[in-house]
Amino acid sequence: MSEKSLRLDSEVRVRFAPSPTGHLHIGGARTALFNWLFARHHKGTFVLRIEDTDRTRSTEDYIHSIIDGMKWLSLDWDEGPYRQTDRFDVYRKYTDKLLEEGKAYYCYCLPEELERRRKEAMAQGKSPKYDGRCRNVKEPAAGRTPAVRFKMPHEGETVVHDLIRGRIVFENEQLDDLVIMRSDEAPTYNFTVVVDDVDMAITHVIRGDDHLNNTPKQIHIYSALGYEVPLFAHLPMILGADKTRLSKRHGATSVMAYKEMGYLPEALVNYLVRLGWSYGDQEVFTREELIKYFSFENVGKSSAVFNPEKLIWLNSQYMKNTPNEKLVDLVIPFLVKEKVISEDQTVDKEWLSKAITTLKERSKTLLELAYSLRFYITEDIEYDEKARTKFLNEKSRDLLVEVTHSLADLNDFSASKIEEVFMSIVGRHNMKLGNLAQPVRVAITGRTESPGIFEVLEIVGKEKTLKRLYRAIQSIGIKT
RNA sequence: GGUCCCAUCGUCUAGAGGCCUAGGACGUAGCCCUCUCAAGGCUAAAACACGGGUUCGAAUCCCGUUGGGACCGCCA
Repeated sequence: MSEKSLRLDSEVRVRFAPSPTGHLHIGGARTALFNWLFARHHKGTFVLRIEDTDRTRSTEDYIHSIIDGMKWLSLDWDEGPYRQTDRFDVYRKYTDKLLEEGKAYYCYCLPEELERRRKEAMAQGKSPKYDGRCRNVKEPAAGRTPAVRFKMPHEGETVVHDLIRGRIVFENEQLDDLVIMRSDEAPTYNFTVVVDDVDMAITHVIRGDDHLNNTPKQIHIYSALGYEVPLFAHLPMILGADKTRLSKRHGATSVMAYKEMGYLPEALVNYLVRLGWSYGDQEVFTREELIKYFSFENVGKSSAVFNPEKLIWLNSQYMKNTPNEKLVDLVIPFLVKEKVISEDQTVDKEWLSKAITTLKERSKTLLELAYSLRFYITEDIEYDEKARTKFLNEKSRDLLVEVTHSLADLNDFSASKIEEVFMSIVGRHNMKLGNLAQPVRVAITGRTESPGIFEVLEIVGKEKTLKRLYRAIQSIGIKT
């Protein structure tokens, strides 16, 4: 379907409508993102609506958690958050209207009975849909509080026009009379979603394709209420590595878990948008590009497997391109968490920024960065055992002594001067730089991998460098 | 079981009937660079699920098969 046939004449209004029965997860975040992108692209309105009609499973904590997740990803909304539990009188009003017009009816069946019948039908290989037995019941069943069911047409067909999938036809015969209001007077999803989308003047319903089968039912509710249907766009699902619906079994699914693991929100957004959407061969996008380029024409139909490897690559790309000043502020909480610094410890941000320069392209996440930063900051470095035996030994002892003396004489402790010192030693002994650099590296960092040794020494500073070199020489012991 | 959706490298994808000897990215392997580790550069292996049509010509259109997924709640 071309963009022209979208309702561009009127203002675009979309919504993200999570149910607070869990944290904001990867799939929900992608749905929110596509809604947000569509709204921003068309300069429309993005509404946040909390679908908390399931009072037994919804919690206040999850509402906050979802909002935190949205904020972390910078998916700002223009209206809301609305809460369906604040709107029960609205649903009641619409339910009464349908009841009066004979478009809905009381159902006295008990949940247990329905459950039993469903199982029986399934066992016999029949469709487990409601049999409509209360449709023509006139007298209330004594001692039972009824639910309200919607009268679904049983003949003809319903056509869903989907922006992504095109025309989809459903036989009405397949539809059953769904409950729109529970016996405790709480309305149900398929009803509230229609009432709210109408009430909030939503023009485009953008949601996961797990809702595709609900759509014909909702279309009948729209028409029973006398409203025009919005446009639908059903997004392909995000699957786990085993190609089933993404869930806890597949590891981290909550958006905030990625924050904890040291991912940048821009990277997650970039990763998520490419799950189902593409723009030629481009992989990395700025927000502005995303808003500019986003269109349903480039949204695919098939489901996508969540691939953590690619996410981590994208994150490393964003790490490299994030300005140091920003990285400094972002990494500090991780330094605290990793106990590299204490909570009340102040750090020299300018110095930290220099250290980060050497590490940012070697760290795939903020957590990794914090971990790598340890040797710059800590007072007592720990030797990796294999590194120690290989490089801090009799063979390197004299070299370490020599370099220590030379460095002690150095007044300008800069990377370039340090390099001169190293080179002159290497030249004197006619050997490769590695023979000197590796023992020093282990002495200073405790490990065999680190940024370039000259810049490391400059950042560690003369005092600490000499201290660590003395300690390394001592650890080798006296020549026997 | 019924209904609906989907099908290009292991994964994300490009592909709008001839530009396809199927392109890019992640990952994997090798090489280069190099004080180590990265980063970066280069190279390689790796896919149109299958079968029928339509057409001069099909990854692309149609049908079927197979495979996968989702939904069928007084959940959303």
